[in-house]
Amino acid sequence: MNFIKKFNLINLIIMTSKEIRQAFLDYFESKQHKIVSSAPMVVKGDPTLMFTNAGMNQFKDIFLELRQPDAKRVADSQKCLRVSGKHNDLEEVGKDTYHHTMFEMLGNWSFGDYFKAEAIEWGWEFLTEIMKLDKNRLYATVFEGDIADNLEKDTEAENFWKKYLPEDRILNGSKKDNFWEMGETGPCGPCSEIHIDLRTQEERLKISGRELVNKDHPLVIEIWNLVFIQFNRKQSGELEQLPKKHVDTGMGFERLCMAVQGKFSNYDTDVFQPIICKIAELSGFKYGVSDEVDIAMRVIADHFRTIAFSIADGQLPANEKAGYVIRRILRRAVRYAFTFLEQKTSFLHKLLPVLIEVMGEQYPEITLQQQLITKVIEEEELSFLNTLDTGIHLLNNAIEILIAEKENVLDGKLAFTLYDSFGFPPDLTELILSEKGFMLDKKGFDEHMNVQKDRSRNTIKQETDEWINVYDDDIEEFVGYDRTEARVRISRYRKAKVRGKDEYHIVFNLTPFYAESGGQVGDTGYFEADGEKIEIFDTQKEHNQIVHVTKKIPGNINLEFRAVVNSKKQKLTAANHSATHLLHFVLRKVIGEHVEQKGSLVDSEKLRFDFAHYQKLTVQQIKEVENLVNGLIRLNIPLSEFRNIPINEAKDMGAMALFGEKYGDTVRVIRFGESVELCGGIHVNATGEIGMFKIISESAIAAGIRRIEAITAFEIENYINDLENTIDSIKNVLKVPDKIAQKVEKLVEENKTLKKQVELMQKEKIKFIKQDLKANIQEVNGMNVIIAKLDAPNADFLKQISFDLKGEVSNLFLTFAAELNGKAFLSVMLGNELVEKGMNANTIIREIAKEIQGGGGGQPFYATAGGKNPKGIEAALKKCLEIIS
RNA sequence: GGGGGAUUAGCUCAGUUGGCUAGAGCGUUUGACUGGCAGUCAAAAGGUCAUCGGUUCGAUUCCGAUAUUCUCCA
Repeated sequence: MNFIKKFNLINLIIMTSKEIRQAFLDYFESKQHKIVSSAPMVVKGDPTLMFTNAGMNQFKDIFLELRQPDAKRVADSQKCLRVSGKHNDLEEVGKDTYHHTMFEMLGNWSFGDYFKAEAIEWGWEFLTEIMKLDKNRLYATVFEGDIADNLEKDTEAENFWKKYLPEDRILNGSKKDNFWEMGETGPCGPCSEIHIDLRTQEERLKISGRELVNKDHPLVIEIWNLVFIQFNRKQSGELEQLPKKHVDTGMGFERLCMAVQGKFSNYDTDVFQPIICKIAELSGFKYGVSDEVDIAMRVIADHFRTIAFSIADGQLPANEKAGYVIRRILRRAVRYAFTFLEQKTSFLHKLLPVLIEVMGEQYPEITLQQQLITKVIEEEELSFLNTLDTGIHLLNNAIEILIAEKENVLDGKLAFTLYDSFGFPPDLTELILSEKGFMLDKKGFDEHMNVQKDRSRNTIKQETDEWINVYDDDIEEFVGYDRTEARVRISRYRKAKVRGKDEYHIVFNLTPFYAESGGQVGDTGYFEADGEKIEIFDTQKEHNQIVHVTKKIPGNINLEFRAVVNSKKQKLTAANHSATHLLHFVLRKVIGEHVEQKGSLVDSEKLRFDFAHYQKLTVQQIKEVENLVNGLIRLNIPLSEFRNIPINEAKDMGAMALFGEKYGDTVRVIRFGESVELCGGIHVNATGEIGMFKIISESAIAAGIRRIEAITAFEIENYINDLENTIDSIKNVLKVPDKIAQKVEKLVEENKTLKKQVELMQKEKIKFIKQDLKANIQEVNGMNVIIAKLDAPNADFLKQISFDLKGEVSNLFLTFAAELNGKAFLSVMLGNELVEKGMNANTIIREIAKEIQGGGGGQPFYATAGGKNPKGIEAALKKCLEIIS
């Protein structure tokens, strides 16, 4: 009760968004909930999901009973992104006042603990007592039942609501609105939504809020969804009761702020207003004057949050997958700024300081990475503005053609090409067209779009069958830190079809196989029993399970198997992984503490390390990094491994925690001397095992991000052997024992002068030949005729002479013949005077080429032909003379 | 994962029934004009037309593969 009083006082003045968020967390903490931090918005390790799109994502494996919860009651504020898949709000953003790409979801959870009664009671209490929302404006919906699923109405929830709400404010909801399912299969159950009517008194008198619930009214909105997970839907479609029932709730933070602060739009709350004010200030436009400008500002404010947080979570704009989604959002924002706020140059990045003011406290990652976020956004803006330029250029060309052809509709295919190949937004195409009085064939555009979509959909088909349980075992243990082989049993398996090929996914009760994560690739190896040996060619993680990928399943799946990791390969991978830690550590020493890991890939052949840094590393810096890492290797520092230590303890040890990474309560720490990192990977026992470290390349992969690729151990031996071989073969060719560079330099120099000499000599030769030819000009019918067979090194040589003579001899008729590589070659050159009279080298060459069994052609004044009969050359030349005589 | 496009001088780009011995602008160098800055004019240098293979008398152009890169769909 004290708790409620405390907030009553605060609520006398309007609560800020920061206070509202904190009040939620404090309230549920007072109800024995454990407050956890937001998972990163960008999802790693779940192939079905690119972004966190609901508060429950990070607890998915608990609902699937693949992980034991470490607290039965949990609450948090989760960063969410809805831009793809089932929930795609991207196109809605800005047009209305309450859709967002990124938003915060406040949620409380019960894992087999409390159920409907408490969830409803606390939901009600929080909204009415703490947030002080008007009880008369609240509505609840309950699931009305469904005949197809043989489900009855959720009278349980209805009865609890009756304690707080009059019956006419409790509404029935359909399966679509009030039955929540995680996917086609899996945990599901009825839900109960709380809606609020935020309209003016006057409006409310005209029409009852009851009529507007779930009718997409901007001010009669759902603010909290209480999901009661009590069933599991099997692949057959059948529902079965879950032994443990869960509560999963989600409340849109921005909507709550709107309700509490008495605004009519999410964008009018203090979550967005500072950003919108800044946009207005920078662009010179005013918010609230025209619809177009308002929409643009809302789009920009919304999208900017998304982009900034994604980058902070480590997801940079890119041209595929999640990075591509981010790029598209950024471009959408730029496009609105470009068209409606007349921003022809980059400006989004200037909004970051304001965003940090609003959200930096709750989410420190954006503050800490300010410089990087700014730089990346600016670079992206500039590159898109460039794409727009190109697109406008191409579109203008197309419009000129339309004008020339007196058309007024632009072909949909062309607009689609503009979009598909050049990234030019179709709505911008339409806008530019309409400004100039043209129309777009929208239907044609959509048709092409659909063709592309179908094509993509058809190729994606990756089907997985349902898991088949073989052997019951709750916990799948990873024993690979200590062993590379183990006696295992199959707990479950399934068949999958990937690119038309069958493969099997197998889960063991325990396993020495490391699943791909943290940049380290999955182990390979085999498992065997009863004389049957099956190769494991990859190991992946799915919902915390370690999935072994094979081409077949054993004949008898109930045996105990010997599972063996390819340890040679694993050792090499481990060397690269440990070297990555040393590299990270040394980079921070050499170029500064701002070096932040942005990505990493470790396999048996190489290591790749991406990190935040703004300039190219100098040659000296690279050498220094290599020297220091190699120094640490030679010190042969033993590995200190700490499993299951609390995260705070790890931080005290100086572990470099990665921002945007989500960690459980306990972590594993890997330490080599001063290098301390949180890491789940496989490492060497002492740094000496790495052998040696060599940087192979250093490059930029995005604004502010650089990539180092390096090799260790055996790979360096290969590398050195290759180098040696190359040098040896060069020495052999040059016939020198050393000072190769000097010798090569000399050769290049010589080559250059020789080339010049040859050129000169050829010119001399040409001059000589020309003189000779000119002396033997025959006059035939007023033409200066030269017909000759020459020795020539190549066709260009004859071409050169032909063009020269054309400039020197008037009324020229010139035919050359030569034998090149055993084939016959002919050319005919005519002076301009003859061409003007109607002669054509083309027709002449075709006629005479018959003699050499060949064909040819060219322009009216110069034509060439080739044939396989050199013996016909004399006849061809003779024929040539006949033609003109 | 699947589709489309691009790669031509240091930079930005032109270059269609395959043939004009590859062009423009900017930049670079040189020269002239001017007292200097700057500029104007003139000239020159600079290209394995991404790489490899194929078709052809002939390929920057057509075809195939590779590399790099952009872009769209999923």
